[in-house]
Formats: sequence, structure tokens, C-alpha cells
Amino acid sequence: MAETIRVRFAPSPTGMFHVGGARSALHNWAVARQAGGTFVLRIEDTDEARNRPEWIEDIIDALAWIGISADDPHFEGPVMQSAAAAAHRTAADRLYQQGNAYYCDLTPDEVQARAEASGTAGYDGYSRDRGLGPGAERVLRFRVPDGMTVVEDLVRGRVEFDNSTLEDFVLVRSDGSPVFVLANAVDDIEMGITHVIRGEEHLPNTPKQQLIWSALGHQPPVWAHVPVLVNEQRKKLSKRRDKVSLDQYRQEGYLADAMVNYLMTLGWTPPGAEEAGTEIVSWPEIEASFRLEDVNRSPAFFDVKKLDAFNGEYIRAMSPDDFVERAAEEIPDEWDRDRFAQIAPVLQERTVRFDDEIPGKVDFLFLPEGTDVKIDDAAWVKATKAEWARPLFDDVIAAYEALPPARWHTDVLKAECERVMATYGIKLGKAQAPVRVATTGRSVGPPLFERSLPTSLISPNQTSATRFATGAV
RNA sequence: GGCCCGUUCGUCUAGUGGCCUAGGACACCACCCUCUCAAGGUGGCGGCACGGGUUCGAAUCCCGUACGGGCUGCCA
Repeated sequence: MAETIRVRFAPSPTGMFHVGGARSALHNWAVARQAGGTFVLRIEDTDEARNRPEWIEDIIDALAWIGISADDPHFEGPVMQSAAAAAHRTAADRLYQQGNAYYCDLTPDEVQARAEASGTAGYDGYSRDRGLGPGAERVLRFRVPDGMTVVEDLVRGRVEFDNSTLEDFVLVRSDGSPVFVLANAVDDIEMGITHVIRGEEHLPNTPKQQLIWSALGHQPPVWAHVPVLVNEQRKKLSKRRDKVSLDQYRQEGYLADAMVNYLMTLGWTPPGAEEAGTEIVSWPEIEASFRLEDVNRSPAFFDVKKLDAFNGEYIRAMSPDDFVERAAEEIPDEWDRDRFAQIAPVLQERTVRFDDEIPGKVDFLFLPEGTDVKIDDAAWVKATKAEWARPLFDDVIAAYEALPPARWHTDVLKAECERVMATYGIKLGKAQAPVRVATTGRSVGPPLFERSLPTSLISPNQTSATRFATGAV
């Protein structure tokens, strides 16, 4: 059989898919696809407390969102770790028969008591030579041999562990269920996994797993331990204190491509990014050039600010139609879709996220008949503070009201505004301020007189301007 | 405490002994453009944790120190 790369992504179902998990999945995916290999999704459901069918669907959905599709020919699974219970049992028995493991009847409390009494940490090998057989309330422990265990890691190089620092760890619990290190190693062996790519937090138990691989008669896989993602306090991202849910970012309006691109730049730079002056690269380019050997060894801070910058770039790169389609998901049902599509272009380059702030930027264009825009009082006060402001504004309003509705076009309105401001000697940058606040309700927003738009932002049926002109405020 | 990993601008990184007067990106600041805000353009601020070695030469190699992190469970 030809050498093919088989990697696996092995999340445990927890009800929330972590951005760190997404990054790890992406690393595995890139390695598998670029080599024409296989990516196996294995659900680690050994701990029965965490096992809900819907959570597995969530994982598959999350992966699909970031481009790891279960329909892809390189994708295999999902397979349940629990389905391999017999294999775990068989492996455990074999280890016991071969003398690589032994039974121990000490309870966790007793183990701890002995450790405290002797002033050492962990299990002291109490049952190593007691010749205990299997039985109720007995755990199976691995007999760690003397010597050194050398882990060859693609990202960290050679890591040595003195076996004397590894206690005889538990393989099978007293209730007969396999523990993570055993189940994980056995599954990897059974699945023919060639590369184990996972987070750095697994590095400490790698020698244990490598010992299991060897005891079971197999060459260990290629290991790759990628540094963890950290928060501003430089602690590993945790769902308790940090915003780590991939789905939450998705709902907040981040684009999958932007998220994927950003995640991949954590600990790795696409070759050519420096010359190109940008880290924005497509997945095909990432897939073709990603190398585990090039991944940084130090933890990376998950910086939402930079994610925002990436997202904004991806949004600006969208086709106008795609932008309208996606942005339309955020606007109220009663808004006219065609009208929204017309003004969407001015929104696109001002959008960093598809969130609920989108409608607030253009809501004055969708007021129900006869209602006024809500004016930000502070903005109005500021815009009309200058001595010339009120008179100039009144003149502009008067000029606008003298216009027949048929002439309410961008160019005409702008020209009228400019004509009035010229008489005051005020530049448009300042002169437009009161007009803007009166018609849009705010001091910032899209250009008032934007020629590229088929419609003016100021329309005759907006009554606010009149209201101000008559001194109602 | 023990074992292991790590340390280049605020952040993510390029750098594998001379190309480094340490480069890029994000953020920040200034200016330009400009009807506000954005976008875009130009420029600026800012870093090799520290101390010893090795070498003609060290961000790059070695040792030590400091600091940070991960693991230390019959969780995964």
C-alpha cells in the first residue's frame, strides 16, 4: 500500500466549537489536502457526560462553514470513539498480557495519601510487582520502562523525556472504560493515522502515547504540536473567560474566508506575504504552501482588531450583488429591498461586520410615510453652533423647498447648497453639517450628494428639514 | 513543587551566522485626497528579555538567569 497521509481531527463534543479547534482543524485539513491524503473526523465521546447527538451536528456544521466539508473526497467520518470500545479493550488486554501493563487496586485517595506520606508526587508504582489480575475496582496501569522517550515533532523539533519522570499512568479505569491516552493512541493506530497534528497542550502526554504505540508494535506517527492561542493576559483561550465560540463570530457577521485567513496567519505567514504587502491570501494558496515546519513555536494572541481588518477587506472584495444579499439579512423586513440594493454600495466600504449596526447607518432612507427621522440632539447642537450655521441652513432649506419635486436630484441639491454657502463664504465640508444632521439625524454617514447613487440621500418627503426650518427644534 | 515548551515593534510575524542601519501586516499618529464618515495614498512612532560565551562576524549557535505558558485526573 502506498504511503498516504492520514490525519485526524479529534474534538470532544462540548456544545461549543472553539476557534482554537477551528485552527487545528484547518492545519490538519491543509496538510491532508495538499498531500492528497485523508482527514478523519473522530468524535472523542469517551466521557459519557459529554455526549449529545446535536453537538456532533454542530461540529460538522462549524467545519463546513470554514470550508471543511464532509462531502469532500478527502474527508472521512465522523467516526465515534465510543464505537471502538472493543479495540480499546483488546489493546488493553494485549498490553497486560505482554507485561506492559499491570493492575492496581489503589483508589485515587490512597494514591494521593502514599504520595504525601513519601513526599513525592503522583503514583509510586506500588502495584508494579504485586501480580494482581483483573478485577473489580482495579485500574490497569502502564508499566513505564526505564530510559528516555524521544519525541520527534515537526514544529518543535526533538523533545526528550526522561521516563523516570513519567509515572505509571492509568490506561483503563476501574469501571473498565479506557482513558484518553489509551483510546486516543489505539484509535490513531487502528485508523492508520500518519500525522498527529494538535495543540501544544498535548505535548506532555505525547511520550505516554508514543510508549503505547511502541508497546503495541507500531512506529509512532509524525507529531506536530502547534502553539496554543492566548488572550491578552497570555493565558490559553478558554471558553469560561474568553470569546472563543466560532459560531458566535459567525453570528456577529464575520465571513468564513476572513476567519480562516486570519486563523492561519496565527503562527504562520504565507510565503510571499511580505513582498505582496498583505497577509490576505486565498485558501487554495494557503493549502498549497502551508508547512508545519514553518509554524512558529510561541503562543499567539487572538486579536479581534486584526480579525476586523481582515473581515473589512473581505467585505470590500465582495461583488456588489453578494454584498447586498448578505447585508439584506440584517435589515428589517419592511424595508424596500430594491431601494436598499440601490444604496448598498455606499455601505459596503463602510462595513467591517455584517451585524445589527448596518440598518442604523441608512435607516433615514426607510422611514414610514409621514414620520420624521430621529435627530441626535448633541449632533444638531454642534452642527449649528457657529454663527453662520443657522442662517445658512435656513437658506438651504428655503432653496430646497422652492424646488419642484421633479428637480430633487443629487446634482441640483448639491449645486443649491454650494450656491448658498458661497454667499456665506463657507466650504462645503462645514456647510453640509447641519443639512446632514437634519436629514439623516446624525453627523456621520454616507455622502449626501453621491453622484454614483441613482437616488439622493435627501428626498422631498423627508420632513425633518422643514421642521428645523420652521424652528420646531 | 516536578516535567515540558516558549521569549523579534502594542499585536501577528519575516529572519536558519555576514544581504539587518532588523523587513511586512494590524493597531496608533500625521499629512494628502475629500461634502461628514469611511476607503485609498504618503510618511511616522515602535522590537531582537537579560548576562556570559563560541566566532573575524550573532536576532540567528552554546550556557546561565529572568519572565511567560502548558501539563501534572480513574477529563479530553
